[in-house]
Amino acid sequence: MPPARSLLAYYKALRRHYGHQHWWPGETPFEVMVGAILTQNTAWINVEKAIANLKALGLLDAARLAAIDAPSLATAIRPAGYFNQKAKRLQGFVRWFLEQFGGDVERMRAVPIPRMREELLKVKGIGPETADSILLYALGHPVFVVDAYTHRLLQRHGFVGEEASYDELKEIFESAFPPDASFYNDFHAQIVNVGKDSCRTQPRCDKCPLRRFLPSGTKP
DNA sequence: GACCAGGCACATC
DNA sequence: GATGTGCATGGT
Repeated sequence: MPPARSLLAYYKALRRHYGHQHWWPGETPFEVMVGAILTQNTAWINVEKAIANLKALGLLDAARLAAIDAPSLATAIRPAGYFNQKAKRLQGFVRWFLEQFGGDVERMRAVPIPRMREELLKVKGIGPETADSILLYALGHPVFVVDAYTHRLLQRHGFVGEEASYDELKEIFESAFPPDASFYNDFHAQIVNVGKDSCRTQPRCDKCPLRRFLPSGTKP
């Protein structure tokens, strides 16, 4: 388990290097939730195209999204990949959102966090990362989002093994820091940023803002 | 032309 | 419970 001060030092180094990330790129909480599903195992640039299509078609709206036929929706979100699967997942989620909360984000936000997380996980197509992304980035709850980059980072820095579970990784951050949604928000965004950066294939690349923390010979 | 990208569900053992 | 596989486009 990494000491909190190490993680904080990472965050500060990343923040200095990249600046504040101002995540999530989405104009409304609903758009953020849609993006969270579309981005599953997909580069964000492709999700942007899909969201632009939805906007152009007036489909960034729960009722319309729920009503459209699945093949048309799949065509609209095609650039995001897995379009048939994601069309079903999106509609399943949106229908649940309408049934449970009348399409009202505030009603969703009013549900206690652990309960909301459980309910989200019951929706087909929403796993831990997507649920936590919705809780943090759409609803503003202090929930740390773990992703493949987070795991890789902690693993390469020798803090966890490859077998570490999602919940273990999440707990590392949530127990190290007080619940602060804007801090969790930017920290996760910074981790994604450094994970995406080109130096990931080169051990201790000169450009990596975390190179001074790395055990020698490892990748960022 | 591999390989990867802000995962998840489901089948099988 | 763990492990493997399908889903699919677009950039490097």
